[in-house]
Amino acid sequence: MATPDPQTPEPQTPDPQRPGFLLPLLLLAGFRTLIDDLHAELARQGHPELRPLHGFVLQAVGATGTTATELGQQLGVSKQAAGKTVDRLVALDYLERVDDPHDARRKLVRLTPHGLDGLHRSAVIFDELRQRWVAALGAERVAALEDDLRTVTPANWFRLDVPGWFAS
Amino acid sequence: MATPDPQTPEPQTPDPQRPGFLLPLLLLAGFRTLIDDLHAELARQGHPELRPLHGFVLQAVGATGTTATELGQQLGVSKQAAGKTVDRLVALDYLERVDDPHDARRKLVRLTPHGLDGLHRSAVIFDELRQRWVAALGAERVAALEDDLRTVTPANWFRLDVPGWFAS
DNA sequence: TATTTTAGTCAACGTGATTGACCAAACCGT
DNA sequence: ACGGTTTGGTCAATCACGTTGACTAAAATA
Repeated sequence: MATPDPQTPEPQTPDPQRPGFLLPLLLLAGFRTLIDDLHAELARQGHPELRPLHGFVLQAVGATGTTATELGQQLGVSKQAAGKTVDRLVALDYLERVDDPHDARRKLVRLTPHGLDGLHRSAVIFDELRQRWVAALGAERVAALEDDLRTVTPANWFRLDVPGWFAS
Repeated sequence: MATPDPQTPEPQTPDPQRPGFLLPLLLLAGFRTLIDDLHAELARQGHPELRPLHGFVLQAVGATGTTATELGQQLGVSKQAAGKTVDRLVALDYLERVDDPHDARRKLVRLTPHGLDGLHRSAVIFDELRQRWVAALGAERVAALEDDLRTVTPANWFRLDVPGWFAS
């Protein structure tokens, strides 16, 4: 229990329950529940090592493959950071590197069969989770929520630098 | 530009635009825009070093102060992690440590005047940002969005381990 | 009083990000 | 065709944030 300090009067702090504080917390909570539920289910389906970050990377690699530099640009991080993340996903057998036959500098990053499996399962699970929201809130409310978020956020961003962005 | 690999056919990947994929992205985007706008404005108002993480810590410390251990429990991280974060905020003059007169083991963590200023400005800015959403969407839609998120997320969570949670 | 619990710190380590430096391959202008 | 510039990948150093384990000192308890 907090022991109030007798020497100084308590300063006036803003009410933690004010609406301005709650809105971002609710958005983060929504994101986290979805991602947590996804990865709990993915772990059950044979992908326990997949982290939230990894899912976004797999999706960014996609069907055509990319390079570390392109990946970094797409995800908003440096090419070195993207390269390191690719290294880890290669070690986990989600990605593979192959030489680009057209450009000896480039190393194409591609999904392995295991990575493709994880991506497909993620898609199915995400759809199921959204259906759960629809069941709880109604299709209209979910659609409204999505529309509204699209309205107030800059179009189409997809940045992966969450850890660094959030912390420092 | 992506150079397609001629040796293997492109694997079938799920459509990145499917609704299940978009929902979490929209929630994250909403959270990020709010926090980004907040910190852009905070930087303008004399708090350029404040990071998203820091704001949550300041709020958790609040009027009464805490200890590193309590902070860790409240934010869902270890006491050591909480202590390190406090160290950084002490170095930035947002927090101070004082000895607890009732318990020589405890070191109370309190807001400095500078920290209190940052917290107050955050509250005002957050309320303004929410008002901007109300102006764009209507008060009813924003309230519906908040209600819906409350419905589908576990009550009242407030965990600070975002970097580690997201990455690994 | 002796033992256990609790608060805080130190150390070692893992992960993700950064910047700067560097090499080799590709591109391009003369 | 050659030589300078751009580009892709990697290495190294540094920082932020998290973890667990070990340790000290003070408080609580039996």
